[in-house]
Amino acid sequence: MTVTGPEQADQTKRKRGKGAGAVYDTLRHEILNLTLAPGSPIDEVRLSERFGISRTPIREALVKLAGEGLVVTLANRFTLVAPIDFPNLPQFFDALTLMYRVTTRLAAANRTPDDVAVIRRLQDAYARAVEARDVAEMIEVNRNFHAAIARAGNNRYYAELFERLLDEGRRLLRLYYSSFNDDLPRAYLQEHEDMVQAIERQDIEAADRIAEAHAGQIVRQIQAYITRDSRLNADIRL
Amino acid sequence: MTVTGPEQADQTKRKRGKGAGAVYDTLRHEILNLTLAPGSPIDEVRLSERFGISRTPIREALVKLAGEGLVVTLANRFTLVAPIDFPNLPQFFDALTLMYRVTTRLAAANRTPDDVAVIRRLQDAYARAVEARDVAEMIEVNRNFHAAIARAGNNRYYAELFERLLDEGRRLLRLYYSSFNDDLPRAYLQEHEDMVQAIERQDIEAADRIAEAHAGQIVRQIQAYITRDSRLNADIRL
DNA sequence: TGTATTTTTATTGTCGACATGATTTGGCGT
DNA sequence: ACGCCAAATCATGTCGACAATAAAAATACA
Repeated sequence: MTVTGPEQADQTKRKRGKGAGAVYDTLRHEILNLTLAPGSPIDEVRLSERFGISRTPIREALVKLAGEGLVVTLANRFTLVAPIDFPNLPQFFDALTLMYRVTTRLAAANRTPDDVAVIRRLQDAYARAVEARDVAEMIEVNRNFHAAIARAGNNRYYAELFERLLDEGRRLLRLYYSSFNDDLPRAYLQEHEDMVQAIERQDIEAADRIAEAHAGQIVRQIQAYITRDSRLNADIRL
Repeated sequence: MTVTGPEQADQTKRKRGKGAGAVYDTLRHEILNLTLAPGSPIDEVRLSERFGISRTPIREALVKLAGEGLVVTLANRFTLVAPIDFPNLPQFFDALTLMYRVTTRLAAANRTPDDVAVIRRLQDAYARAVEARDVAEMIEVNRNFHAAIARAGNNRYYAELFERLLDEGRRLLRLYYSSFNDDLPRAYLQEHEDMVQAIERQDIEAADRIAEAHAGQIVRQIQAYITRDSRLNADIRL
């Protein structure tokens, strides 16, 4: 493995910013984009060589990631990228749906004009991504769109759990990336639009209904992908 | 500060078990019991001297605690025990109530006989603590009682958030520890009993109702303590 | 040849020391 | 006396090396 990222090139900037935090951000990003495959082992010395820093900040980043459930640490042995937990998907869908509803409700209740502006901007960005058929960008912006709604809801407990769920969902969507067609993203675009309008006019019940329907759409989509080729379950390490 | 705990005495056992994990457990316990005051600074070298180990495992423990929000780290400066965030209490109550309801509902739906046995045992322990007027034990067992219900519900996302909320609530209850009288714990005891029975007979709607009422009780109690001098609950929506 | 046991190996866990950066202290000029 | 700049301070951030541990490999034995 001599994959040379842009990390060790500019050591100067890395020193300035932060040794440990940079590793955390990079790894997090790579895990969520499946650049690092779920279940693949993570070697500390390899990472320290790759980033050109010692193991101490690497370990700090790994401990943080373990706290968020993005990596799993086997005591005294090794640590690996958190596998996708297919048996627990029903629980995941349940929690995701509830958080969709709660955060959207709260956003409708508590949003400020600034919140609406931020959400609108992300909605526009999503529209552009759909237009450009940029799937990676769609997944990323979609996540930020809902995270912004959660923040507008002004409850950090919900927001943090929701963001964690959205990140996990991002990995799932990436898995079924290739199956994407043009129709679904456009449907989501319309649902997002309805959602923004409900939030803007502070219609809590409508926001709730739309959020629940939206969550149902996504859950059904992922479920459909999974049941379609169930051989994926066999391939992926659990 | 020459507070000498039982930590550095038996270095042998500490080496065997786990350097870092022990520090984490100890600090976590001390934070939740207000042995470490909210907002008080944490000095790494002091801790390393106290536990008789180097700073590296201390830092690892602090990073973990920071991930759970139990300590706050100021970059390049110092880290302190997470202050109790009074302005955010309404959000806390909202999330706590929802998690009470959701976990109890799920427990009623999914509980196994083993789950019921575990819950019953904790309920009995709570009854004994009430009888003995052991407030510290009551707070601890109460937390474990609800955590057991959450685990019976079989959704780790809810369970983890709920346990975090229960821990934060434990600090709040500790704060108003002195105000405890005999009546409220006995009321809780009865509510717990109703809750266990609803879970046992898998009556989801009843479980939901009881959980909501129970949450309301606790929220109102804490609010009453707090608003004795400041009226924070003006805009709480229930 | 198969199995139990020892040795090796690879990786994590911990250590003590140094580097860095922000705050505080002390000196200087006005 | 007041405010500004420099130097000391002090906790954190990082480093390279060592120790502990669990899996794998090698060896001994039946």
